[in-house]
Amino acid sequence: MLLKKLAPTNTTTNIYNKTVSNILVTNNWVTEKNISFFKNYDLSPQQYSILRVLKARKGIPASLSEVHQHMISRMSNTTRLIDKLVIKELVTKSVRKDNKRKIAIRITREGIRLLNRIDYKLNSLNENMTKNLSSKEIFILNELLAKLIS
Amino acid sequence: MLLKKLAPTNTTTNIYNKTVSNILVTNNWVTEKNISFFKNYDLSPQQYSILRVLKARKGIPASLSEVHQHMISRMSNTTRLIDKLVIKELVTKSVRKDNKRKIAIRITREGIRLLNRIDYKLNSLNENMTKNLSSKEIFILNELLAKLIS
DNA sequence: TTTATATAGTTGTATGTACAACTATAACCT
DNA sequence: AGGTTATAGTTGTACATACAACTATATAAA
Repeated sequence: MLLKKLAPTNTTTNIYNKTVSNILVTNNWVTEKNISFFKNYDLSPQQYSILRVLKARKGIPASLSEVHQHMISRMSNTTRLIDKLVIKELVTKSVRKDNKRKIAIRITREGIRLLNRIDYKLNSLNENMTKNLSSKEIFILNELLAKLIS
Repeated sequence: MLLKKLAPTNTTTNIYNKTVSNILVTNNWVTEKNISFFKNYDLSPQQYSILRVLKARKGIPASLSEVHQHMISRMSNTTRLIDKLVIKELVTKSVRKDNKRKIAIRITREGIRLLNRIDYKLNSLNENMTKNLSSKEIFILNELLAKLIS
């Protein structure tokens, strides 16, 4: 016991390292399921989240930086992700007349239609992923995660 | 209330979607901190975890599949990660005589020395990352994450 | 008004992931 | 032994991330 106190740098057992590791393992588990889910729709999770941001704007076009701000991974290269969505005709992109530095990004009707198809199934996937936890446990988990990164 | 029950597919508010999203956000937060930490040592988190696996073998060489099994992201391309560590002279790689299909991967003395330097600082980083949670909360978080993916 | 600075977005490079196809060797089988 | 199957690892491709350098436009300042 005393030894443990004197050796706080033992990485293999320390509770903080273990917690961080558990978060990474959990994420990996979630991410793998997500990727294979979105593959059914020829999308990546990141492309999906761009579509979600655009749909939420209900017709009002977004600039690149506005889309960027709402993405989970801030460093992701939104330019190239959007270009891929343009190729798939799920979004459109045009230079704004009032400020030529900015671009106007809009989701197309086909994009909306795809999202509607996806969201229904995604709810099932996410519900299934959390099925091992009770409502109360889910609530606590969310609280703890929020507190962790606050 | 009734409406909410009738509309379980509303993705924006549903607790399951929110939980999955929170896990992804948390992971992103942890991952970003990790990456910038390991950058100080010219390593990626994945390269670090390979070194950790090799050190744990205490001199006994590992095959590629043995290293692979212990990594968080199973699909990562361990061959190429190891080749990068070989270039940095942190590990060695040789064909095994008893079975030419297998390779013997060993951590070098320099690799061990680097790990020792890193681990001390990594403990601080991980302790700092979890500083917003009490010991009890950390315990519960670990329990819930384990249950989630079980 | 021209110069400097800030803002918006794009592009390049190194790294890692996801997945499948591939080569080489070993083990099995008849 | 010779052919088949299984195992171990490598390589190719498409995609995404992390980060920095770059171009273009707008705003501010001298």
